[in-house]
Amino acid sequence: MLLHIDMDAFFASVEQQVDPSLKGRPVIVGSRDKKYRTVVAAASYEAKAYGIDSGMPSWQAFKLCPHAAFVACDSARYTYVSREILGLLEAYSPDVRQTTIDEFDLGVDGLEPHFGSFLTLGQAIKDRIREAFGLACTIGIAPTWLLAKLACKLNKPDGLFLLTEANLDKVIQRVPISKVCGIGPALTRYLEALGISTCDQLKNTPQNVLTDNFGRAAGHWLFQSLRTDENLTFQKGETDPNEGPRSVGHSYTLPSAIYDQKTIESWLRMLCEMVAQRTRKYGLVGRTTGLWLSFKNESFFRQKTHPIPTHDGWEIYSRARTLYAHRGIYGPKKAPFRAIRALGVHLTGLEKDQTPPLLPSQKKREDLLGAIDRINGRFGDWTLYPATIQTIGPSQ
DNA sequence: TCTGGGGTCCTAGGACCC
DNA sequence: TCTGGGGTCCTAGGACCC
Repeated sequence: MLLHIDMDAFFASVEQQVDPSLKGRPVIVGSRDKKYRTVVAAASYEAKAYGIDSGMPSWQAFKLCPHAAFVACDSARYTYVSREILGLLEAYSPDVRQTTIDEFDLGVDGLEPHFGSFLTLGQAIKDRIREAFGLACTIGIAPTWLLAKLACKLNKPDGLFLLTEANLDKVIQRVPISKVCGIGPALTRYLEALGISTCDQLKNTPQNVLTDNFGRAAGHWLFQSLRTDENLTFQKGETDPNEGPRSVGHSYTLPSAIYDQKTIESWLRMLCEMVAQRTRKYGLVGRTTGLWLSFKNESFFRQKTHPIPTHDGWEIYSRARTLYAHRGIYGPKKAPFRAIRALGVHLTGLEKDQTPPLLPSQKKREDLLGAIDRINGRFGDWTLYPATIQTIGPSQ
């Protein structure tokens, strides 16, 4: 059995703990320290009552609730609290994992002798988290990860639910398929077109109907999704969290769409530097550089694999700029020479940085990067930064 | 004012090699 | 004369999640 913990309105609740004057008030946590051209990162339950939820454009949220308190997103703070919660959970089970900043999973098989029933254990954890942090969470307990997650979603906020083979069919009756993690808008539309709109209908659909319509992999996944007899412990395709990231990327939406090449190149340089620094922090290098541009109504993406992996911001910039320079020349979808609204850079094809630099010039470069990282590590990010980005400033 | 920013995985088709 | 079959790498694009 698996116990899935999902913190309720996590970012907003943490802010309410930090600043008690926010308690009981609608709170909107924004992605940056400005109200517009951003979306809501989290909303307190008081704000959700106005129809506000994460992902909604901030301007729309303010239209719905003008007197809401706006708080800038403080990731470091939430990461800190998240780690503390993880530490607390480790006292209950050796089999603990964190899937996102506000979600945790506990393997609870064999724990009954120590903590009583699963529900008793769940309640104890809820009480302990509230006691230690003043935060509410919802807990779903089920034989598989997907079902535990579903049990959680159906009982928010401040809920506790035990889903078993015995009550499964009753619980999923008339529950919309879109509640299942992994079934998004596109799959929902497709399934509904086949007459499958609820979880019980999905569970009763023969496997061949699903594989015929969605292919072998997705069809099989859909067939197993609401069953307890398959080992779908974790999310589909989930990787070992110890393996490190598969890609590192940064993007930025400009305050307004611009044509100015100098500004665009400065941002490109900045984003490459951010990607490079973070890649170095992970001790990785990457071979494939991707460039993403967004225009008013369309976007453009190109990536190119290079034989030599890198974590040098200047090198990534030079590769990204090649993609940028060719954006209007090749490819099935050429990027028009129009005002750019947003841009992004990412690095994939990541591997451990373990090849020692061969040439003296490479060695020198690596030493320089190491020195920059040490200085920024000691005196704060962006103490040292490339002069090219001075026009826009190291505001990120 | 007019949907951010960080990720993951999967698939199809082309290029290329044996 | 005119193209099998398998495998791998690469790129573009779609779908999804928090």
